[in-house]
Amino acid sequence: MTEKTFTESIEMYLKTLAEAGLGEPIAIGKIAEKLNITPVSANEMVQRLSRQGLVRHTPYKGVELTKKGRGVAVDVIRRQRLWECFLLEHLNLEWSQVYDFACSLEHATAPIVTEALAKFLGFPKTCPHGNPIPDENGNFEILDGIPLPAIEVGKNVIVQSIKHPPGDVLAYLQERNIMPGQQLQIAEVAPMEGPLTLEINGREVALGLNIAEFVNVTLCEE
Amino acid sequence: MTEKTFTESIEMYLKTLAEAGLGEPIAIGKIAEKLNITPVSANEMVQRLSRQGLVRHTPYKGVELTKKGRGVAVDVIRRQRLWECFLLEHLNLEWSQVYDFACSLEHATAPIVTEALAKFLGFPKTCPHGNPIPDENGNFEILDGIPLPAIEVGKNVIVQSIKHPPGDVLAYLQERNIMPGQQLQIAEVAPMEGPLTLEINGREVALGLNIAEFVNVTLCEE
DNA sequence: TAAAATGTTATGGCTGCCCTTATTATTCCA
DNA sequence: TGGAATAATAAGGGCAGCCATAACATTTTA
Ligand SMILES: [Mn+2]
Ligand SMILES: [Mn+2]
Ligand SMILES: [Mn+2]
Ligand SMILES: [Mn+2]
Repeated sequence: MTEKTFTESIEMYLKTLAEAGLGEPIAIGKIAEKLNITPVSANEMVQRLSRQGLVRHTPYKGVELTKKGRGVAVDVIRRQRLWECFLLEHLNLEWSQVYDFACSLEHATAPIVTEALAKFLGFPKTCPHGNPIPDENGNFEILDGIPLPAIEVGKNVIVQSIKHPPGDVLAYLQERNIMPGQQLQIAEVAPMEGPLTLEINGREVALGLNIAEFVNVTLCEE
Repeated sequence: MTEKTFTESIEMYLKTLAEAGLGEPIAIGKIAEKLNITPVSANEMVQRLSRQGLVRHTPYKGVELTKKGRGVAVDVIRRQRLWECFLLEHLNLEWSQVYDFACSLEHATAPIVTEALAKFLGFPKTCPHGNPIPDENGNFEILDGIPLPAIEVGKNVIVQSIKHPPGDVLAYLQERNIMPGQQLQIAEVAPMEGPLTLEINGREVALGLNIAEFVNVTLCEE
């Protein structure tokens, strides 16, 4: 139980893989894009990770986490989501900003600190974006939410979670109140992969399909 | 106001200089020792810092922070000491451990987070070891405590602060209750640079001179 | 099935930050 | 004042993690 520790770069690769892929292998190009590096560099790094037994790489097919790699990734995710809770609930920082701030802190947090933080927060089950927080053993429940574009027009739904989107999308969603717990209705779906029109608190809000993909919802009862 | 950001290594060099020297230049060897690197490497790095205008290096004399370098150092110290408060008071971690944990977090903390943390903590004036926390503008009061070895036998004193010592010294002091606020008396001073014998809560405690140098105290009234 | 897209490998380069060994310069102290 | 201690410089190296460019392999797609 030496509790080996990994570099920030390695942790980010593993977290990125875990966030992106729930089973199926991830293409090198996708990884490069998400981490904002060149595909050649991503390829190099994946080889290093492979040598360390953290990922499995099938050339031309993609990259998958090994059990060991997933363990590290889940641990990083736990740290990040706990910090997100702290930053939002106790430091009152912006919902749209806590992901990025926590993404720095996650690499500077020892196990003892992580567990003390979890206790302080009361062992929260989800982060402010509705994503599950793994427990100390790496276990977490998989959400039953459905991507917003899969919902029929007219249905009432409640936002369950927001997958981590690139760039300024979180700020965009926050401005429009598209956050976990928010109830809304799909008013209209434009043809030809067009935007959704939502009704939120009596206001109409247009949302592009690409962004809507990041929003998971559950159908309202009744 | 681009708020340039520095590497962890640079921040540690600057913080080390600020913690060690209150005016007089610091020898390269001292820096190397504190950062656990070779003097040759320290020399190299000091040259890089010099080129960046963060320190002034007079060959064979020593290294001093520039105004710019001191600004960065004070900012790092602020972040660290705020985190120390949080870790001790809210996460209930060990007094002897919070310095090291905070030393990781300090490099991963954006200005917005720092200020929100300061507010959350109620703008504490000192860290758990009694050292002052600079304010947002980098200002702080210099303590009036005296190193323990400078006190006469028989005097009652109160521990004001503990300078950051190397290695396991903090744990050693915690076990013996030598922490800020603790009242104690110098019972005896052994000759030949020998240890001090202290009376703490009715118990006698021996403390080596080297360690006692890290303990700053104030004389008791009355 | 051929062209386009994507992935892989090779080569060479870069920065940051650390190392060792050896030589030379300066300062301190007895 | 001369030797010991400390500091500086030079030369060569290593590792992590990125970059670009070019050649080649595979897969996708139209
Ligand atoms: Mn991160
Ligand atoms: Mn989140
Ligand atoms: Mn540090
Ligand atoms: Mn402290």
